[in-house]
Amino acid sequence: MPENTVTRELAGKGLSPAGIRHTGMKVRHMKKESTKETYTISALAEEFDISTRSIRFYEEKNLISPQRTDGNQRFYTRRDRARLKLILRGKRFGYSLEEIAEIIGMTDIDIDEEGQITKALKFGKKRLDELRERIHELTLLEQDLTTFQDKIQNRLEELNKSKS
Amino acid sequence: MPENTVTRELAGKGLSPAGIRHTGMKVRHMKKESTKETYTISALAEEFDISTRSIRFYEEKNLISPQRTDGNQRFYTRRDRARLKLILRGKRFGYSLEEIAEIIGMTDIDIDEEGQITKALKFGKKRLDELRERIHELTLLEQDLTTFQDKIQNRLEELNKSKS
DNA sequence: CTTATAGTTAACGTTAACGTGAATTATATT
DNA sequence: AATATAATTCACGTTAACGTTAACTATAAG
Repeated sequence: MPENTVTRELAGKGLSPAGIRHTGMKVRHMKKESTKETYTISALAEEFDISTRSIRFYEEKNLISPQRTDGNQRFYTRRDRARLKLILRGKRFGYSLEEIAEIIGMTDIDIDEEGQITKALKFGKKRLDELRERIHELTLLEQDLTTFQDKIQNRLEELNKSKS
Repeated sequence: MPENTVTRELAGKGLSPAGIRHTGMKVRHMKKESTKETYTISALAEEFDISTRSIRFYEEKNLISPQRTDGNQRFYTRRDRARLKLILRGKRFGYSLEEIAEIIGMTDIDIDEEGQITKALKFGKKRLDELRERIHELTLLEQDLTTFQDKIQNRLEELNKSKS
């Protein structure tokens, strides 16, 4: 098992042609509290503890679409960052990238076409139902684990009692 | 994408050497309301909508250990069935089979060794924390989705108003 | 007893989701 | 300007989690 080798592409530094770059290191010359902060790929990779390869892979799958600098390098906006967060959250819940793409796609619907809207509504309803069931299941699991914890905790105390 | 081809190994029928077999078809000669009901592999496969291959695969990975009949066929107890449920639940939450094995393994600890118990306690605590964070995240996601639903619902009503 | 169905092992195939270089270009630091 | 980092585009490799025959045995139904 290759243990997530620390990518040789690590933190970048400093400014960018397209705004303030967040690279994990101090910014040099922050002109203004602009809202146009952007992130390099390795900054995001480090923040979310994934590889840059993964981020590019998500792009291949059209889950995210960063812009490029003059020098053809990707940069990510706050919105891109939020989307990446969503992707990773979806993964943690066991969704495949394909499913995640479908979910994300729903947020990009044409809000002026009735057909699209009703479709999105139905889709969202289905997802919501699933979600609520998952929350329920998780809560059950939590209770199970908690009682299990209590049980072995008691067992431990008993063991210590019998020792003294 | 191969669409989960309906396995050619489907519902079995009737009795078994080792008790009442649940095969999806009616039982022939139920002697007693015994608690020793068992299930065939295909019965479980059908119930949980997975392939028999998957179940055998989980066995290869030591996630489940059914007994065998004289004729070398697997049969599953209620306890096995519960475990399978657990496995599938774990999968739905994005755990790998390896992680699930680790979690399941914790329920099989030697309850008389202090070291084992404290280890299990720590492990369980970590899992519980993760779980609670997940529940929290899911709840957030639910709220997001709900407001999104409301939004497009409103948009739809507006569209219909302007039509009349 | 015959004949469908089910179930078994073994082995190779497949797909998603990246990992891992290699060669090249862009930025940043001194 | 020189040098060290980062980033980019292929392209092939890897791993988990099964899918898919194939060849054979066990059970159930008529």
